[in-house]
Amino acid sequence: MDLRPIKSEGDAEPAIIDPLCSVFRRHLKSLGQKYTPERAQVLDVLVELDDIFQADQLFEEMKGRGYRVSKATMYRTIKLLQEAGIIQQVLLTSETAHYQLAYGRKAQDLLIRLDTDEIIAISVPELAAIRDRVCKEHGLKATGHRFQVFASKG
Amino acid sequence: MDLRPIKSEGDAEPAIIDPLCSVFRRHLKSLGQKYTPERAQVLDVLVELDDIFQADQLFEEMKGRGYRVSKATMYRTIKLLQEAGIIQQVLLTSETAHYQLAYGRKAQDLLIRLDTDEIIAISVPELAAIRDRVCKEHGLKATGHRFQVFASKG
DNA sequence: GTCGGTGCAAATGCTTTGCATTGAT
DNA sequence: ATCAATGCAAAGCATTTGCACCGAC
Repeated sequence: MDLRPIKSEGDAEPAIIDPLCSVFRRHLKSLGQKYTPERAQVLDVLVELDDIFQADQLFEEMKGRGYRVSKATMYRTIKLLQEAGIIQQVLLTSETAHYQLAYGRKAQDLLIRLDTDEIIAISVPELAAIRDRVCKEHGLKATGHRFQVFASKG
Repeated sequence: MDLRPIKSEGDAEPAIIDPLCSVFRRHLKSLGQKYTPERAQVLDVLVELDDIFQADQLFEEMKGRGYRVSKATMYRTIKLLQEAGIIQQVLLTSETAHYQLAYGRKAQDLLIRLDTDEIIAISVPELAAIRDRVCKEHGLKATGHRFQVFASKG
């Protein structure tokens, strides 16, 4: 599946880069690391990309602007930005594929313990209604959903 | 993140293998393919694995039982089982990582069009309450959630 | 004897890492 | 000088594929 074209639900893009930049600098400083031109360029391009992107899109966009940042540096910067809480992974939780029996399709909803990495299958019946409502609002028909709750020991 | 240990919310495991086996055979027949011993072994081990598993777990478990199925065949079988609707991928939608700005954390909820691969960021405020309730029931504290609706043109 | 099925090993594609070089303080 | 950052190329890792051999009908 190629997920390139993204639309966001009605938010223009303000000049969020300044606060993000501060957060990033602070994170880097806390690690004894520097805010380099390469890292600035990654962040710069990133905030202008439509809200979900893949590493390669980012790389191409940077190339298009004439920025000369290597993939290695880009990936290293992405990791730093995740640590800083500036970006987050979507759709994926880990690198490797996970499967489950589709039988009955009951275990679509998951409670994921971040402290123990335990996954608990849960059932949240009202999600079906929410899902259908959302689709209706967009003139679409739901074919399924996925709900993941991240939690840890209170 | 390693997601190995899985618990399911209170379903014992009945002898579901027979119906699944039939479904699989039917799918294979429709493709002009055969229900081979290797494929049977994959299905066999699979239904006994706790409900979410990784390819490698499956492979190790098969080895443990003395089944001699190659990884290539296992992966090919996994693909066939997905086509047949017997298993489905969880947590992943595609192979490559996708990122988004975490700024404001508003775009956690997504409407994914399967017909156009378009992703629309949505906002479903009541999910926070649902998520907190679920965590409470398990004595945990929520740190976040993810909701993905799959849909296509009605 | 024709097909598909299998195992092996090589290929793939995204991401990470080792290492020598470079740059800032 | 020191310490971290960079680019390149090589390594990793999960998954896929090419190919030669095998087996069922």
